[in-house]
Amino acid sequence: MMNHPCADCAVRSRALCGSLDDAQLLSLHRIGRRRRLARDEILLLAGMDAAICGNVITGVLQLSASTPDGREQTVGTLYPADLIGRPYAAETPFTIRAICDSEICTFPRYPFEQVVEQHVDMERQLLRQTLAALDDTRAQMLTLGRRTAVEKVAGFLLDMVGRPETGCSRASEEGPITFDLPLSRGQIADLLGLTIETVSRQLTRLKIANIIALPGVRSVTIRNQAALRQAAG
Amino acid sequence: MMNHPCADCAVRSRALCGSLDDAQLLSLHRIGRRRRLARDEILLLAGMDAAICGNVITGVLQLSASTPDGREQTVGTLYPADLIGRPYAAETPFTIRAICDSEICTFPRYPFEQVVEQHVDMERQLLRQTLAALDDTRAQMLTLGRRTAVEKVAGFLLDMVGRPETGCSRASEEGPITFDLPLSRGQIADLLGLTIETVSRQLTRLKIANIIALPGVRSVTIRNQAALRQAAG
DNA sequence: CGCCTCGTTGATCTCGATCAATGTGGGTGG
DNA sequence: CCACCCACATTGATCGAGATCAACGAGGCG
Repeated sequence: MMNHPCADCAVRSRALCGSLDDAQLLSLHRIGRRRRLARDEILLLAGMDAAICGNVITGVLQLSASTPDGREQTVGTLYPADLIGRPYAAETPFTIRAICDSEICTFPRYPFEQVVEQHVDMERQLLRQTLAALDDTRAQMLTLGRRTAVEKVAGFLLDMVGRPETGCSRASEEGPITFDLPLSRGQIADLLGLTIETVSRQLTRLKIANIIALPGVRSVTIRNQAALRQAAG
Repeated sequence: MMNHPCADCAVRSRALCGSLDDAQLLSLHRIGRRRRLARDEILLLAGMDAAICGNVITGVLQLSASTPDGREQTVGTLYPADLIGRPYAAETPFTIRAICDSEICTFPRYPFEQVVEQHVDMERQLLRQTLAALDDTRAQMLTLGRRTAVEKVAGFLLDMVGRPETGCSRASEEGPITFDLPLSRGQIADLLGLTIETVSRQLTRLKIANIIALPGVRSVTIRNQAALRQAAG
């Protein structure tokens, strides 16, 4: 028996295609393609024809919206196994950008929709993923609308701690946890609805309070997780 | 032939149950119940057992999240035909409150999920509704994170204009449009991530600029829609 | 080595929050 | 029918968090 082309896919069991058997998967595979995105590469620009759908295999992608005068807000983050694109819409409502080198699997939108509709399990999983994404997004609205800068930054760091997939998290279980942020200061600011300067100031404030340390420009050590949780509100 | 109990349902064609035939609808109807909610009545509190799902028939409901210390943010608005509740989750992630007298149709969650799963069309419609809700929610994140107070308030008014279902909109097509807001100043503030005072001040500012008029405390006249659009950015 | 991007830090400003007083309209009871 | 009340809205005065403007520092790459 030949090797299945998707056999080595890191997210096969978790992504939408996880519910397909080998033969079905093969036929889906035929219309798709695997591609790499370099860090900061834009896959689709908001308002463009929503030509493709797909899955994140490795890396992290961000969805962002912006005002005509250039203010930008990150409105979603896509991790491995998450759906890319917007089925059933003519236009991509948001810009999709890789925030680190990533691998994705893409399909032309219409055939992708057809496959989803032909496989109840896939459609069901997509529904559950979408409901979960909606909850996450709504929870983030509370942060954007009502939390202070410290709360936003502290909460963000706690999010990162709980997400080793994201960055090269070298979490040493007990005691201080050190990890690398996959985001620049500017990207953190866009995510939290702040400016770069405010993010930077809140980080140094947490550093001065001995709650965190900043051993490198992109790495963070959590020295006092309880205090960080308190700062997050 | 007897009258179907759902025959007079105002949202039958648009809601999830629209894809069922009369017999199927009857069996769904048997496990559900129609109820009224008074303005400000809470259907479910965030964190409660997500016991029910359903549909809005008339009126408007709001989803809200809040911090432990009482800051509140509206994270979603449910109009007639929208889904109420959170299928496939043990807990309601957000508080669901009627913002005006409303009629809803509710079902115990598990049997509701069963019906959805047994009817591909229903499941498909639910998926599309959920994807659309996710887009709307993400669009609102840009407002919360990056727009100024005037932009938020002006944008909110434009939203209301385009939504006659919502309030007793007595839109007189051309020229000035007058309508009643279904929300109090406090509810507008919770929606936009502002305070009551700021909402009030921005409204009077728009009034002074002759862009709107405020004939009654809950009614608004749009005198210059182009200028309002400009203020919304 | 020097550039160039990114991050930090400082000074100042401003928008929206907060605190406080006043206005208003709708409902209730005398 | 009117007077009062009470919740809601408006308006004013002040404060402060975060934005903005500006300068400086530090690491990475040609």
